[in-house]
Amino acid sequence: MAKDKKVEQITDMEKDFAQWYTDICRKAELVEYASVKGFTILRPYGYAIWENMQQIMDGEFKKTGHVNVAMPVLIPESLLKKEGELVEGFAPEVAWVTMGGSEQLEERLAFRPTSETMFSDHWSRVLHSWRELPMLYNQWCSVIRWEKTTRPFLRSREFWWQEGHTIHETAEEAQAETMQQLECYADFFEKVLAIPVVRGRKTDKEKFAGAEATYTVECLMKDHKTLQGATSHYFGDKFSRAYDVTFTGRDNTLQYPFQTSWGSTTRMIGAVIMAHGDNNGLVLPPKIAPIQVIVVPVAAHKPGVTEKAEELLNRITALGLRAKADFSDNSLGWKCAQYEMKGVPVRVEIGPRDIENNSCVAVRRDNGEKTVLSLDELDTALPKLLDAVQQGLYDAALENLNSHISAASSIEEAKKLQEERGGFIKTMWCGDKECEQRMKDEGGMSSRCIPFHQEQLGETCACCGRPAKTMIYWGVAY
RNA sequence: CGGGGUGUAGCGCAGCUGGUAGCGCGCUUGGUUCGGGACCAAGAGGCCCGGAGUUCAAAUCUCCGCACUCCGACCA
Repeated sequence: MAKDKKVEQITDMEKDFAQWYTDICRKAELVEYASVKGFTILRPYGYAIWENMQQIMDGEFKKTGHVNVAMPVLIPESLLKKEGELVEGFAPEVAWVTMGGSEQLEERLAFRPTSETMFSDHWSRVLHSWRELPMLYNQWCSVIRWEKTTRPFLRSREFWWQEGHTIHETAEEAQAETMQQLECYADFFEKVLAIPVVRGRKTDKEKFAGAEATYTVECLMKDHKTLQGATSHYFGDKFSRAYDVTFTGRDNTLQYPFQTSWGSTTRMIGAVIMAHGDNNGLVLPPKIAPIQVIVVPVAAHKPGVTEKAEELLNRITALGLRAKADFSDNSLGWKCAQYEMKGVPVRVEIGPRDIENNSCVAVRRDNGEKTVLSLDELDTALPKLLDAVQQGLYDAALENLNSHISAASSIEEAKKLQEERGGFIKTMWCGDKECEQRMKDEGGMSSRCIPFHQEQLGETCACCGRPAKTMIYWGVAY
């Protein structure tokens, strides 16, 4: 009976969102806990999602001239400490290597929490002339940050990411790079992950340690908490000076290059889960789904069904779609539930009745809609259906975002709105760190960003009543 | 790092007024089924999280660890 199968089901998101999230991570076979606290194993299905993300992003980075490199995983303490602000920011969460074999090391070595220092050190040795600029580097790797509390994808002690690092001849060029990469991320979220974002700048309190300015794309989850999607930083020549990176300029003077860095992580998988998932499990945007179409034969024992299903699979694969067929002897219901759990965007069913009618049944994961497709029109209809799922997910997420941005004119009002509606709360702000801290302490929200799209909501700061400088978004963040 | 919860078969749990283990699902084999989580039969599978104690005897009682998880603080 279905009742007995409940152990296989996941917790309803309305009942316990956190548990629902964890259930999906495990039941959709994305992730498994490792034997060291806070470390996770990305299982084949989870890793395949990451690979699809990587492939698309990597292509975009390369279009704008970036090249991939690989830096060492260990950083000598002395090197890490050269830039004061960065060390301070990361010090509490650095993991150290102190032994080499059975020998105590002269100097302890840090597992990279981020690689600004390695890139800077490298550049200090290889850069000579303005003619070599800009250097547009990126690396795909994992980093380690000794987090206190951990959750799959959202916060783990090791996570996989890409970190772009560039140096430029002028400040303007570096600033343009920072913005270009932010826009690259925004595009990726909206067009590939189907998650609309708010673009903006971080406050000084929230910016990356050591950065002159941090820009961010912020997104909204289904529980109306916010999540920082990706960030892009402008460093000025701060690291160049700290690490003595210099070049001879066009005017034959020694100059410091201007630097940027930008990163995005496997946390994006968490964003996809929480932006699109439902009580039947994961819902994947077709563009990153490891399996875009699952072919399910119905009554496979009947003559011709398996053959027809195989033929169908071959046809779909030939269209360039990522497809699989399930010929196992599990029941139809089991298969439906299984691929819904795994978030496969479209399921195609084919059985004796369909064969008779020269058709198949296509079912959308995002809204459950079933359509009978003639096998004659399949080649055009199926890609169209996947596009519709991609768009449908984006539209729903956009609707969620737009209906959860509320304006407030005081901390009390902001807090009330946060409790009632969640999402982003926008207010005017004087720019003072103290007011930001008050919103945290009294309103329970941190600043998410100062959006590029500014609105004039009033004249005064919602926290202190003094003249406001900007509009700012607040939220409860992951 | 503070506060709560939980660790028993792959998963979900029962057993906890001491006597070294059981249920459901899953798994294996055979058969019957098959348009939304099928059924029958026969099997396999357990240093009861770890370490100390108490006891003739510990999954069970006492300490100490560790892990997972949730809520805060901090962070991608």
